[in-house]
Amino acid sequence: MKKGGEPAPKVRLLRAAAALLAESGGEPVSTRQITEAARVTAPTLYHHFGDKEGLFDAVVAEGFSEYLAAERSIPTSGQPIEDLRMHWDNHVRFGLDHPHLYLVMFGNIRPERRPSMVASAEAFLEEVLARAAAAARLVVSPHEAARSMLAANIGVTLMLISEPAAKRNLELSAMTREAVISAVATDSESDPVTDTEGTPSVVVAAIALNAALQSSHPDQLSSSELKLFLEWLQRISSRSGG
Amino acid sequence: MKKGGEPAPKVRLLRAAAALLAESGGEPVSTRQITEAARVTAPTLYHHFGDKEGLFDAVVAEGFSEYLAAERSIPTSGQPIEDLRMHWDNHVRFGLDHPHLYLVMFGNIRPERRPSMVASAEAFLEEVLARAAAAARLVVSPHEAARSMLAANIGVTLMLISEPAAKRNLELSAMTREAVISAVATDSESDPVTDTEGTPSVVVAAIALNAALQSSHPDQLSSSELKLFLEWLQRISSRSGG
DNA sequence: TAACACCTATAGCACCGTTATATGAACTGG
DNA sequence: CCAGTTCATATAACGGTGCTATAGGTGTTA
Repeated sequence: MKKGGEPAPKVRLLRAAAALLAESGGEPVSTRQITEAARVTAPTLYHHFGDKEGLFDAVVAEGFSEYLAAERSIPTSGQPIEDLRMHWDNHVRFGLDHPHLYLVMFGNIRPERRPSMVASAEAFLEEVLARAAAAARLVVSPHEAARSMLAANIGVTLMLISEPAAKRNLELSAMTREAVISAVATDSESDPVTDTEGTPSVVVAAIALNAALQSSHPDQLSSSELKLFLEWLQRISSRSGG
Repeated sequence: MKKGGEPAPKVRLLRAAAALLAESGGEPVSTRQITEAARVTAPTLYHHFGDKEGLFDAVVAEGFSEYLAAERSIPTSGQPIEDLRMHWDNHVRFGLDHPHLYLVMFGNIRPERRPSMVASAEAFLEEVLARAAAAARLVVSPHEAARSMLAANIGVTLMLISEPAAKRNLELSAMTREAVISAVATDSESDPVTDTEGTPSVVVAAIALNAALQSSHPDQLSSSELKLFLEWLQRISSRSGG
């Protein structure tokens, strides 16, 4: 496509927008600033991105792909709970590294504007949690667990971003992280059926079985049988809240 | 000041701004819309509020006073942990009742813009937690507990707001609430020193004593003695994170 | 050369937040 | 009752914003 030398105007626009968004401390960035920084005139922006919002959406999409790349680069340690901590900390780190981008990514709440991206972040976390579920370490469904963890993770990151970098106390993150994890998972590696704690062990077993079934290719059961079985399991595993 | 009949222009501006902000689904509201709705011309706005931001700050301030009034109207049940649940749920309810206002109140992260208000909300929650601490039900300091709870509370509320009202699942709130509470407090009403669980009972006792000392007027100790004593307690109670 | 997409630039529109200036209303001292 | 002062509102305009109708340049194909 493009040899070397100078990037194409489209790329320059993306970089200029990202840079100005990061620098200008939250205040709005004008299209004129962007086009000037990219050494381009206004119609070029609208030709490539249609909209100011379209340009910003492209910046956000790049941010998300960077975020997801960082998430995917975290290896599976074999200890599902430890993996959860890694991903939580990575989320916070990303937020503190790119505060303004993070704000546009996770602080933009308008329901119709953000679902696809945040949903994919949530889906990825759900995959990690599914591995924990397969290891019989979850006491709720991966779906619920992912939502709860992500909500708390975002809340903590926003709060950390909001305070001056000097007096940031990462203990807030670690503490809330352990709170959510301990509510969602069990630390014991013991046999789930003979769990010694007060957690309802049948629920742990059901969730683990559910996760195992969903991740494998069950040729043993007919599809209708499987469907009924999964429904039954899900009904059990969603009753852990009491 | 003002009899009855028609409110003063200043009040009309406030109400118009609040109404338009609530209606117009997150999109920016222009000063012209506001002044027209308030049946007032532009300079009146700038005379009373100096700025568009000043007007919005006033709206936000009203929102916060409404929020704090709702918080204060929650009676003390005598069961500190149950009180925590009440305040958490009240926070979520406020967010879902005034989603756009909530977004400006708690979603606006720019460090210099929001501290006073959010700080007062945090301070109020800290008071509630101090009562729990005085009842020897906290395993961390009220300050840390308030920050963690508020962060998770905001994160959950933002996530609930972001999804369509139809498919909102309040279980997310309840689950995360219990997670944070259980990490911050102990459910048992037993004597803290003879606590049966794995929680370090001396820490619970220290935090309770610390809270009791700070809330009373300690005429028994000299101020220098007290200062040293409090420092010592705080050093102990901050080591619960391990 | 001619024709065709593709990309970019000139110039301008309607709107925005904001303000210099002026007019009106309400109180105060004589 | 009037003059002076202060507060509150209005007229009209400025510069900046997102955006676009229109036109011009560029490279590839025939």
